[in-house]
Amino acid sequence: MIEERYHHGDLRQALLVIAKQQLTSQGFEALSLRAISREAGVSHAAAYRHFPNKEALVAALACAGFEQLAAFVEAEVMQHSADPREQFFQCGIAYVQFALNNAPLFRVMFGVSGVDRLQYPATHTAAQASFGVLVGTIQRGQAAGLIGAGEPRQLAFTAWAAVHGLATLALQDQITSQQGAIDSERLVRNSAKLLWNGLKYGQT
Amino acid sequence: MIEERYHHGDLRQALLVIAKQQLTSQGFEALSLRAISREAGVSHAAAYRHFPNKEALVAALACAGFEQLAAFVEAEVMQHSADPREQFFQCGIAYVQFALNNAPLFRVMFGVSGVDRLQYPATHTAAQASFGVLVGTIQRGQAAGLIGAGEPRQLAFTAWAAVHGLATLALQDQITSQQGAIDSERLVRNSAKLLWNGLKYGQT
DNA sequence: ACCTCTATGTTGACAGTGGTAACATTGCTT
DNA sequence: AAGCAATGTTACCACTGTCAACATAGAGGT
Repeated sequence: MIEERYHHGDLRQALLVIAKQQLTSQGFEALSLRAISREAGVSHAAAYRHFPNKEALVAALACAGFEQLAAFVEAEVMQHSADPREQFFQCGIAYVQFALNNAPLFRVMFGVSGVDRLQYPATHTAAQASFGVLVGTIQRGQAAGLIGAGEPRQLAFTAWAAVHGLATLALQDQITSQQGAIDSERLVRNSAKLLWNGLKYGQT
Repeated sequence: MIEERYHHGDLRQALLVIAKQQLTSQGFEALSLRAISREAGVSHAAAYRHFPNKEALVAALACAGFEQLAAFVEAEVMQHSADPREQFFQCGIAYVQFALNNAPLFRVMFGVSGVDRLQYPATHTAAQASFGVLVGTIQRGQAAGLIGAGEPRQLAFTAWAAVHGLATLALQDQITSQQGAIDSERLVRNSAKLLWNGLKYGQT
């Protein structure tokens, strides 16, 4: 049993965990350093020993989000190691799924709050890393001769943008299809097929 | 010369104008009803006679943004009335340009603040209307036999998502290319070519 | 011309926020 | 054991969104 002690142990981590809970349950607007500290059983100024300001806390949240995203997408992609085309599709499907299942976190990751990512190197590199998963998929596609020539990073960027757009727009019109949930897989497959056709011919 | 009078005349509009100024100059985070009212030379509660709350003011801002976006894209597209393919490209180029030139407004338009657009019908229809510009372009492309078969709204959605993704990602990594400004036109053309290739073959 | 009603604006309050400074406690290091 | 840096606490500040009670202006009916 944990004693009530003056020093918390790992307050920074605890704050992040609670912040993520509050984020997913209450949304970004309701995120408050004071509420988080309260929940952590700590005074409202304690957080400032671990984060220079609220923005930094949010940036750390985003950082963790990117790591989670990369791990999730990579895992999904690896289930289809045989077929590069299917890998490519899964990349997008997993991405959108993640966005829909972690809407508030996703919004935080992508500049909701106008956080200048370049000011938070950890967050920035985590974002780059998650991008790397897609680049890898593209490269395997090229190696297999299924994707035409082209700078892989640039192709990946295009593909990323397409899927990212789907994710954010889907997130927005919450119920585009007037049914309860969006069929994200169908949504992505439609776009991905189109992109894949384009990719076959390279970027001329 | 305008007298100092008790009733402002058209306070609602004045507030929106000032809000937009503050938004573009100070960013979304700094947007405050009180500051806006102050600037309008009016008490801090006056705004509540015209907007039920801050969110509504922001929604109205977004609404105006969508109208501006639609007008801008349409104007750019119409300069290339001859060539449907070039129209399609211009659509995307104009879209990204708008996003980069009106970054804070663009962020407000797209769920920055988790505003539930469905709760603000005016905003929602304005958004739909701006989407309509792209649908029209696709339809003209199909009519000219340059774009394969497919439900135009669905194709448009795919294209929109691709471009929207480019815009938001570009907005985020502000200086992706380590140069001062992003060459948005080149960025979009790369993607658009790819999409266009895909579109030629329809969505099978 | 007056009177009333409604739209609009004002004042003053409240709870909650992010942030800072001054002080308290803890536990590692020497 | 002493001292020092890390970590928490308390008290405060300016600011925010929002509401209720009050004030004023202007439009319409009489």
